[in-house]
Amino acid sequence: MAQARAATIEDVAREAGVSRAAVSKVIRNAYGVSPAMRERVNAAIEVLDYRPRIAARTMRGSSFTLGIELPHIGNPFFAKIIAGATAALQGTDYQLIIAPADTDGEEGVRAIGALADRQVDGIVAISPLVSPEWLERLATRVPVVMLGRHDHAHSYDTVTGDDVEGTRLVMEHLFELGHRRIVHLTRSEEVTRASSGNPHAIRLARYRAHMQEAGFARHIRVVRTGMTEESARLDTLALLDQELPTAIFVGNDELALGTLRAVAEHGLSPAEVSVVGYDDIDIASHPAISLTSVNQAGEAMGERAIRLLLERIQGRTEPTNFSVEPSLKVRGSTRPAPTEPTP
Amino acid sequence: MAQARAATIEDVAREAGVSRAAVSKVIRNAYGVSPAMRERVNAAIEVLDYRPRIAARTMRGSSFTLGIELPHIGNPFFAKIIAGATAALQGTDYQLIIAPADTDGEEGVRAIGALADRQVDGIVAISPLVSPEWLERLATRVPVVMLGRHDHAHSYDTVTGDDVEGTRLVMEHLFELGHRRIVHLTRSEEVTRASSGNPHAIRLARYRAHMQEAGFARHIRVVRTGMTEESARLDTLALLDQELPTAIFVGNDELALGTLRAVAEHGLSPAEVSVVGYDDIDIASHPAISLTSVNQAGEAMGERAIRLLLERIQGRTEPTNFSVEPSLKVRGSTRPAPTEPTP
DNA sequence: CATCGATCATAAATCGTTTCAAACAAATTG
DNA sequence: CAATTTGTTTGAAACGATTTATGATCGATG
Repeated sequence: MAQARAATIEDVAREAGVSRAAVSKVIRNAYGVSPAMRERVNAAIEVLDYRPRIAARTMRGSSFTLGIELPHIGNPFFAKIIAGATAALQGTDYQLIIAPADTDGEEGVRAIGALADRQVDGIVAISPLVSPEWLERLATRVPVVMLGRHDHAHSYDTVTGDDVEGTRLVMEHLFELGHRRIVHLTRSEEVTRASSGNPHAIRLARYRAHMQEAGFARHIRVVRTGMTEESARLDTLALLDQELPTAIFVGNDELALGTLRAVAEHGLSPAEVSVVGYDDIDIASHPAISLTSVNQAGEAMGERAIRLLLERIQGRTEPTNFSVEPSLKVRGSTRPAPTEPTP
Repeated sequence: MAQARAATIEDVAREAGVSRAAVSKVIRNAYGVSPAMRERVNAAIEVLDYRPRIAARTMRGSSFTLGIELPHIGNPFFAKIIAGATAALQGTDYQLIIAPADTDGEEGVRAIGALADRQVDGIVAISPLVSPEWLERLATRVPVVMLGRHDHAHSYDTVTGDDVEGTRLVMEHLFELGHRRIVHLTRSEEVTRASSGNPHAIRLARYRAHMQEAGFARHIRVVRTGMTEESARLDTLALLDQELPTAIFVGNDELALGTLRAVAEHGLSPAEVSVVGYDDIDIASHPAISLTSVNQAGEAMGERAIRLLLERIQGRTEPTNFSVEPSLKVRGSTRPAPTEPTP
């Protein structure tokens, strides 16, 4: 295995009988190369199977790499975002890399830091548990787009769904069906802290507000759970053991799947307990699942995030905040509230 | 926005009043630093908020980065693999990055190439459409682990499910239920080319063999589809318009979801058409889906892939092939074959 | 015919880290 | 006390690309 060292730009230059700089110019399509030279250099590149080391490029300029921090690979909604992002990068020189965090809290910061250490040319992060100050500092060094973060920052851009409107759609739908005892199943206190700018924080706050305004303040009931379907299943089971709401509004679809599972395991049907999710992941529309959910065009969000990043790289400095209009997909998991037994 | 340049190792050295080499040693926990020096350097690092540039490190040695090429982010089975991989990296100095391909064919090669250009210290790739020769060449430059690829190579490792056994479990189960007219829904010809070493190729070949051996050669019927649930749905609908098999063995669960959807849309139930998938993704066990499927421990595969990579980095050179035992999860989507109308 | 301009090629500097050999100091040995 | 050992610390040379400043070549112009 007498493993030959990979060709460098130097080798290409020698092979083509020109200088390093000339080769560099050809590679970068820079100004000032004769067709003859271009051809010779390209031939040499071909012969030697040369590929520029990104690390060396990064030392002087850009890494041609954009990074996305992803809190939880398992969530199909994030897959949509990635799909939109990769589509937006088609035909550009940039490569997308994903840094998985896969845990609450510190992990997100770690993953974003790892991307920054690798000097990516731009970072997309999905609503991590991070202070705005930390993000502002990061964003002075590298272009940053925050997904689903509802703060208006000075130095980074945001792409969000309109969670205020989305929650309104959900709550009005449930009210129209006659529901009053509506439980909200959401993430941990930490995630929904008002200052976090997290979508779950907005959804929770608006749930509370709508219940209040509708005169159902005494029915407000918030249940906490983790990040996975399984944790939602367990916490829903615990809830159903205690009391029987007529509807459960779940923070996102991934969790809602767990809730649906728990409801079924508890021997209940949608006619007894309605369930609403958020994100409208693909499986939600499956006839056997038929989960009512808020659609918020993940592909469009991913695509826009990348576009904003590319704009920043081009030089834009004014912050931009982009919001996606949500729409409610009404399906079989929400039914008219069962008539209350007179107390 | 008078943006101060980030601190370098030089700045740290100056601040601590020592040499660059000394700082480097402290960072890397290398041999030969006095406690006093260590303390002073660490203090300087703290003060300056210094973080080493990975690009500069990469120039000299390792990038402390492992890359996974992922053909399709939307597939939940791959999410399991990632989960296992990140778990295996906990506590190490390595960062995992994912390069999404999200298309058949050339994209996979491009994504793997992008990882190689970034000089990752190791690459995990999921059965891309690539010749063994290309892989062998790649693997002489960087440690490589192939997931789901059934060839025994000289210079890279493999982690696979035992698709021969898995397919046997499926076919015997269906035979026992009395099925004969079993259709196999799988990926494109290109993907299932015998030489590709792809799991789908094995499953297809073994399906054919089992049908033959059982004396149902005339019932062999292979239907091709794309990579997504939606394409499987459409191709299943087309199939059902033409004929009515008693069972459909689908190449993986993601596609099987599309098949289930098509079967339901066609007004059919599992009692009329049984469906079997492969991978046992989480949703398969959801009571409303209840898809019979082959479990092959994705987390274990991801974890093992990373471990093999780390071993290679440590210096191992003998190729290793690791195989995961599959097990069949029998659920509601497979029922006894309906009695044949006498012809 | 000399000069100017335009077009390219060349050489050298640069980026931030690791590594390797050499320098140094203090402690141990003969 | 000189010589050797041991353990720290330093200086300088890589690593592979881009960028800048300088130099060469050629054709056209006054």
